[in-house]
Amino acid sequence: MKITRNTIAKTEIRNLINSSKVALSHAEIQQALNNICDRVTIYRVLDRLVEEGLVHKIVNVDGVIKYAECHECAGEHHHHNHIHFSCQKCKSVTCLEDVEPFFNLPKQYKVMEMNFTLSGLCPQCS
Amino acid sequence: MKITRNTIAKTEIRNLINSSKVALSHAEIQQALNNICDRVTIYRVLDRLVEEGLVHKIVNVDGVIKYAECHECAGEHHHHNHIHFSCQKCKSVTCLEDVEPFFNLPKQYKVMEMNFTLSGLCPQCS
DNA sequence: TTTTAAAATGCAACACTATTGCGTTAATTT
DNA sequence: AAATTAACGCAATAGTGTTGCATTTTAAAA
Repeated sequence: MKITRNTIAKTEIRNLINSSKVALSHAEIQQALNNICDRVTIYRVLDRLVEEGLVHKIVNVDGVIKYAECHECAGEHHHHNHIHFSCQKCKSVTCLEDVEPFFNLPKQYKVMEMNFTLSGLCPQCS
Repeated sequence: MKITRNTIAKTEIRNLINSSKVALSHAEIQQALNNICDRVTIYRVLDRLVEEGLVHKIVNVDGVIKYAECHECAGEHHHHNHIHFSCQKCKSVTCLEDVEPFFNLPKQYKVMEMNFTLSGLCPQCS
């Protein structure tokens, strides 16, 4: 893998994601960063963080990608089989790391990634 | 609910979706329709079909929305709790209507919709 | 410390998906 | 056939994400 460097933008973005309870979109990150860097840089930093396995992507129900910290997914078997919850009212997307779905897939399918999202009302909004 | 009309565009789009084995995106539908109507009309017809419960949306892993026929989901409990498979090679998105995941969600959450997508290699591509 | 290679950035432009407003057309109802 | 209004076409716009390229900055080597 390519050598990556620690830059201000990367540090700030990582801190932001790690300190957030909910997954963040590019737009939300950009707003929080207060113009410390260009919007393209944010996209590139996010790509890097995903590649390094520090952050994972979630495709929200509206098609917008959100980013959240990786917790117990370091190391070899880097998988994200937990469910995400997208609140229709407060628009928050939360990782439910303890909730892992079971299912029986025909074995001809080779699964590389999973994206499970439920939408509705979160505890705060219902 | 508002009264809806059957138009050429709607009929064609519905036929297209119903005869397709895989879920279709707006772009794919537009290409197949060969300019029988404006692209905005396609968006509006799709919205109507979803509202009428004839078609359901799937958010693909790249954020693009795909549309597929509703089969056993007519009537009151219109739910789509089956898994979708998105092939990284041939880019097809397939409804696996028989594959329904199980999970234990904390009961404070109120679920309205589900979006489960696996990505990897489909039987044809693996 | 200075030099150096290339990783990272900023800026501008672009691609793609999706939505909105508005005047016009066409599908149903009467 | 006339009236109502759903549906349409067209143009413009918004939002998300990507690419190319010249410049800056990081971190390692000299």
